[in-house]
Amino acid sequence: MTQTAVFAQKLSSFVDLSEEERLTVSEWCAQPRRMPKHAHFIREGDCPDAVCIMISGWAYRYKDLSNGRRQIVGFLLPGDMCDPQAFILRAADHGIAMLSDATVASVPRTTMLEDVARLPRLAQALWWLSLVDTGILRAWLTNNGQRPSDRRAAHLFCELAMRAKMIGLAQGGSFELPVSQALLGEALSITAVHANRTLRTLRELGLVEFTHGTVVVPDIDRLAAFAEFDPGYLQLDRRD
Amino acid sequence: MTQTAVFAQKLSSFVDLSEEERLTVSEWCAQPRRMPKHAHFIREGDCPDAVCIMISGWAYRYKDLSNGRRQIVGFLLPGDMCDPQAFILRAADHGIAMLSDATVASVPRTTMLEDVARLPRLAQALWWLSLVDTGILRAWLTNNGQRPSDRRAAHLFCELAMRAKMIGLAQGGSFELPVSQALLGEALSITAVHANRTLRTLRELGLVEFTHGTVVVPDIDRLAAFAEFDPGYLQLDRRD
DNA sequence: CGTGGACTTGACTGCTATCAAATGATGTGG
DNA sequence: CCACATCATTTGATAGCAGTCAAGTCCACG
Repeated sequence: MTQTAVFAQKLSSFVDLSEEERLTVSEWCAQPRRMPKHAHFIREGDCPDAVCIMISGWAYRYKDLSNGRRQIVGFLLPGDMCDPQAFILRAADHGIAMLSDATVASVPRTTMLEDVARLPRLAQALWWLSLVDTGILRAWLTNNGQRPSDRRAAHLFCELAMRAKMIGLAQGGSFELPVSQALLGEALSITAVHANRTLRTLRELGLVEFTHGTVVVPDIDRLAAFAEFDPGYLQLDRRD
Repeated sequence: MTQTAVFAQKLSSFVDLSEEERLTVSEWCAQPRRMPKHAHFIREGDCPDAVCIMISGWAYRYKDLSNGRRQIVGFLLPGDMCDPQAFILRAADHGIAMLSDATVASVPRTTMLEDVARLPRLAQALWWLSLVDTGILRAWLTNNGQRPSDRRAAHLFCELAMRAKMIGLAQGGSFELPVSQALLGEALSITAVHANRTLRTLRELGLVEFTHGTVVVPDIDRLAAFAEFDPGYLQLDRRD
């Protein structure tokens, strides 16, 4: 599929889009903006007036603390919506930054409000998207709160492997994940040093090889078993 | 306000409801069901066909792990929506159980879909509600992941104090929180034993007194400062 | 070829988990 | 009213996972 169609593709996995709906969505994605690696798309406290859609590249959501620590609260892949806060016209409660060079489409708040009022099924599909994101957050909270670091990292790799695969970004058992070990630690709520040791453990167990921004998973089923990973929360399968 | 109006009240803090919209919402809440304390409203894997709205009482969302551990991923107060999963007709990725005797309204999926298709501003308001919930989850993830246990507990108390206050469930600096220390631990990603020690610390610091299901906060500003609590993510204030 | 960033490893510390036991609160039936 | 069971709370002792501090290696890049 073409890059700009990733989003329509994703929505289609929930509702059958009419011609008009499909057209509307493709207009949203028509003029994506280039964002360089490490660019901060939104910072906490900003009041953006547009909803954004990732077209290509990786990004992450994060929250800063006053003590200098930071929590990554989600990764964004092509097809993910990137700022629903704008939709409700409030100050963003978190920042978003690019992990790689990326392209991002911006849909002005007013445009989106008009379009979804006219096309209720589109509203439904977008709501569905946010609910999936919320499910992912619940999984992260549970993962970071209740699992030891090795299984925790394994679980994150499982999730990202599935999500990358769904949009054609995984070849065989490997995919690109342009993050440093420090960032991985911020996502897993562990220090960079401990992230390093955790990765070594997974490597020694033959479960995951993570080097130079590439994740290699020899046996995804074995990894999933180790992490107790249940992909249900990603809502990947269509079920109407 | 009457109990059944809590939800309409909450929606009104985002959009001005028309007469028709207000009527629709009050129909949703017209026939609430009684739920006894400790009842499980939904279990992970269920496929409910109705969206629910808390009318009175407390509940919590949780996720079980195969090793017997559990993570509480949110508390539900009157006015909170309690199962958007139903909206997308999928298996629930988490369970919901009552902390106290409660009343809960159920809105059949089809009813809700028809109503929001007809009343786009209502759809907008509901979407807004879910986005606030998502913001709360990001705050929890950050809180549990990056703060030491005493500040972590303090932060949770701040959040719950604010939310209880908004719906008139707090008198002065105190409110009812019908949870055991074990459950508090499951919410904070610490053991019951450590929850107990953490509560002792907060008591000795004169920040929070938590006994017999009642939270007493002598000085909310001092507690907020200790917890680095910023209420922005709760979107309590109206800002149009 | 020097520099800086990312990665790696070691030594030590400390927060939190685990195991265990005692105390207190609540409720039920005799 | 007391015996008893059950659950929540509290405290102590010990163990271990992860944090902190520090130093060294490996690369990519100017």
